[in-house]
Amino acid sequence: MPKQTSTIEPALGDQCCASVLAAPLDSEDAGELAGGFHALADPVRLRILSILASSSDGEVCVCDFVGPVGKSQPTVSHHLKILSEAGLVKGDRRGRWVWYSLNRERLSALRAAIDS
Amino acid sequence: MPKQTSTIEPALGDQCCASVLAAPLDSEDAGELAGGFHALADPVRLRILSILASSSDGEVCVCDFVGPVGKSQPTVSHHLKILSEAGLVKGDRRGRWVWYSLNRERLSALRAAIDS
DNA sequence: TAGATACATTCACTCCCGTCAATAGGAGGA
DNA sequence: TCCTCCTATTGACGGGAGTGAATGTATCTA
Repeated sequence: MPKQTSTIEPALGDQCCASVLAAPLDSEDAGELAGGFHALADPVRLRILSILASSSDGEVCVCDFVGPVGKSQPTVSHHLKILSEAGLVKGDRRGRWVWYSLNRERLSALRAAIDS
Repeated sequence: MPKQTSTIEPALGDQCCASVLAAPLDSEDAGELAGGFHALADPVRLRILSILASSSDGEVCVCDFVGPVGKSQPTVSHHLKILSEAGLVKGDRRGRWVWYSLNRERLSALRAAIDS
């Protein structure tokens, strides 16, 4: 331990969401946040999110991801499941098709976690 | 393809950073962003970042991570290397010790990528 | 110079992730 | 009911990530 020790400040008290920049994270919050960022840590999933965000009506059906993303249908479905389990998107079945939409609140929570 | 097709809007023109929510990402930008989020997708690395952000002088030496993080010194060093390669932290050797500090600009860029 | 200290690297291990072919499930149409 | 279409799941493969013991490297001290 060097003489020039750097002190760690105490937690900032209650707040809506865990933040990386506010106070040292406990293991539980760190794991929860890491799960969210893990869902963002893949180019295919980021492209899925960007396609969703750019769609005029906020909804895109699975078949419309396959072409632009350039992956097989099972692979796209796999990534949609990961995004769904992370709370970033949600699917809505209408007849034969499943329409996915973005959960912007969840995305905002992740953004807030790395906000100063 | 369902009859209710959802149109994809064109890119928003030049801007400082790639954004998930602005226009469909190309593969290159998606890969770059995914790399950044991958660095955030681990609880140990998030705790390292939070300890850095909470330090009074903005610098923490490696030996001061090992205890709070609860991992071995090689493991902490491994994660610091990943964070460093992702541009999120940078190390500064002073004598025997290496002081790490946060790159808040890089963090802001990742935050902006999921900003509306 | 020799020893001690702080950090990085190597190596081996285990486990998880992304991918696609094959298959299953679910809904509409004939 | 049978067929077709859209989506999800399963299984298998290869590659990469997290971990720590052992070792290497750099720096300070005596």
